Amino acid sequence: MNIYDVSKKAGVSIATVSRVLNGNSNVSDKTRSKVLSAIKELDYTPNIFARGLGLNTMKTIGIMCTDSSDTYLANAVYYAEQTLRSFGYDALLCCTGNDYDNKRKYLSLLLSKRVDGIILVGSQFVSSDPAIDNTYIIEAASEMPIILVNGYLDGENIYCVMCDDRSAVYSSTAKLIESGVKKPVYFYTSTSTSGMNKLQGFRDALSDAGMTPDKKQLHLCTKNISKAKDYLTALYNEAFYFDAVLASDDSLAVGAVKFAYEHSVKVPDELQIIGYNNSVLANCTEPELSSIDSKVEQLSTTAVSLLMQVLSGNSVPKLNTVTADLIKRKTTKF
Amino acid sequence: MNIYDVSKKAGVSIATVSRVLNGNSNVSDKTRSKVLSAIKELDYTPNIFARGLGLNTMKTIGIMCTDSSDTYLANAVYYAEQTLRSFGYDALLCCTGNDYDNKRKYLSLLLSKRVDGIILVGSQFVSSDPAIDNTYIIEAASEMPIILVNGYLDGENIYCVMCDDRSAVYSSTAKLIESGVKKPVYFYTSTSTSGMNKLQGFRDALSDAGMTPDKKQLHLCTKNISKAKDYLTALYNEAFYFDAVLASDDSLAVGAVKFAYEHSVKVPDELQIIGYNNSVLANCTEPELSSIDSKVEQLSTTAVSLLMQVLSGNSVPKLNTVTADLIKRKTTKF
DNA sequence: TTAATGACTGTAAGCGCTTACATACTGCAC
DNA sequence: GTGCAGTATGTAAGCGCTTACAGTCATTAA
Repeated sequence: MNIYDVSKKAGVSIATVSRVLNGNSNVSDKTRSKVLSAIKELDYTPNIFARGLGLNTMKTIGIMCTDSSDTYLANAVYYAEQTLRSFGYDALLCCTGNDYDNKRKYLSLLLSKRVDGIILVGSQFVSSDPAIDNTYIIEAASEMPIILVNGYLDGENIYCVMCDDRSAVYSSTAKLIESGVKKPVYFYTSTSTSGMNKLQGFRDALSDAGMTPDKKQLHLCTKNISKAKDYLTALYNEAFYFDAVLASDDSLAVGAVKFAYEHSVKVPDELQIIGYNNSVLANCTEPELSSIDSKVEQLSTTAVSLLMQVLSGNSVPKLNTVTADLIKRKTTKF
Repeated sequence: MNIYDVSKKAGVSIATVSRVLNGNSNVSDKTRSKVLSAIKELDYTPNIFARGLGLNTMKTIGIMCTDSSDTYLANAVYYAEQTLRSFGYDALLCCTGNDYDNKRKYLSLLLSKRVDGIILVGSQFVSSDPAIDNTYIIEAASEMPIILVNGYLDGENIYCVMCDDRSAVYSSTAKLIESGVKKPVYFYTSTSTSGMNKLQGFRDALSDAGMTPDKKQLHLCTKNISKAKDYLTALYNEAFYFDAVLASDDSLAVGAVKFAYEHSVKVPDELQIIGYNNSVLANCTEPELSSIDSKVEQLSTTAVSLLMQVLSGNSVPKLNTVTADLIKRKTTKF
């Protein structure tokens, strides 16, 4: 069953069938309807491979992330897929994990699949650590446009959509200080651009308030409820005073809430807590978690729109920013 | 840059290059290495479309789910993708939402993309409601194998991996009753096969204990923390007695925990709560939520393995079952 | 020596589509 | 009637690959 069969049935040439299939204008209404009814009768579907061969596109975008089961990334992937589909594109999902070599390998794999573009979701793809080489992304961008969602990298054919993490953390920290906080603890989970921006926001807020953070107030840690709880418990046991926790991911903030519960520390009176990403988790704890909304949906949809613009040859800004909001719930005084 | 360039560079025919590319045995080591080094020098990548045209496969599997941002489905999708990749297959993600027409539409869309098979993740694709027609799946299966993860449908070329939901809910309910529960409330979220199986488990446990559930003990409700909380609050306000909550999704169980907190109902002493899916949410509440582990990972990896078997022409059982476990935490007495 | 075998390599025919180009036809101004 | 523009359709050349089939060559058995 191919275009030839349809052409025979409709009594026209394959070129005409192809024209009808591709919405080309130069076909008379009579011919068009003959072809369409032949297509319907034969229940014909164009062979996508042959079409791809001719057009050299499959209308497919690769979505890469480290781990699509992570609450935040799952949302980002979801919104990206939905938006892509609304533009008539398919989404090829590729989860790399955090291993650097895997990221490289899978990126070139996607390249070889001739997707039309690639969306890298999550900050984990670009590291600000000078020991980590980001050139694999820059090289890949020479073959097709790459959009970084929540990551920043300068390069030809690379476009970024970022959340203004620094200022979100800055203002949240400033509000904490304003409400009387003296010793906030900050949990960060990655050394990506975005991760470093958040950390910088925290540092700046402290220094603008004339505070110098103790090393123990800054803790790098994996996204894991008990990791955060354990760290705070350790501080508590060694009588290290702290009166607020700010985390770059909600799961760590949940850990802080659990710590407070276990040690009967009153939230928010004795300990204020702010999470990041405003995920489902924020609604699960008691008291409910104040959290910075990093606008995943807006981030993802913007990324896809940008990509569509680039693919249709329009020029778009290389860096695009989305504003984060603090969603106040019950773990903050203000 | 194509296979012809490589063949010229290596001084062999394109057939030989193709043989090397496809790991065909009948190539001498000398020729093979000549070809390989030509490939490396030219940095050649085979054109996937042309290959697809010849082989009529893209080594791609469609993963369909209603909503990949849902915690449970996100995990299922993640494990499916990982397993597929380990078999050298790509994953085309397609989120349909709950709309029936969308499901139909997207399924036929995937069909036209000539994926090699389709994995339907989540129970929402098959309804046991006789008003809902499932034949679109059966028809699609005539074109390529379809695997249902956590759903059941009988049909040619359709394979199912299910969790023994009925017995998991049955035994959990029985344990609740054994521990003194008189009036458990059950929340269910869908009328899919899996959803009905769970409900049946609840009903059977009650009737085997000589109890007849009040209508109010069975509540159909969307996956939403406050929906569950509100319903329980309503029961509470009209003085409808209940001493346990069993939910077909953790989010609803979290709602129950929140209800208990707000009304100072002691958990588990006055109210025992069991969730389903053993998701991150179960670790967020205080007390932590006992939850039935529906073994997403096992479900997904089994589904993919089955599909791989089918694709390589082996015969596999049409219905495969995975055993669920109750993970005991702090919302149950036992 | 000859023929048969087996290992290796090349030739060329597709796969089903798109599209540049060629052709046919129509209507209209002159 | 002639010429021309414009519209509608057909022809055929790819796109880059796989693979059946046809060699070629060296080795071995008869």
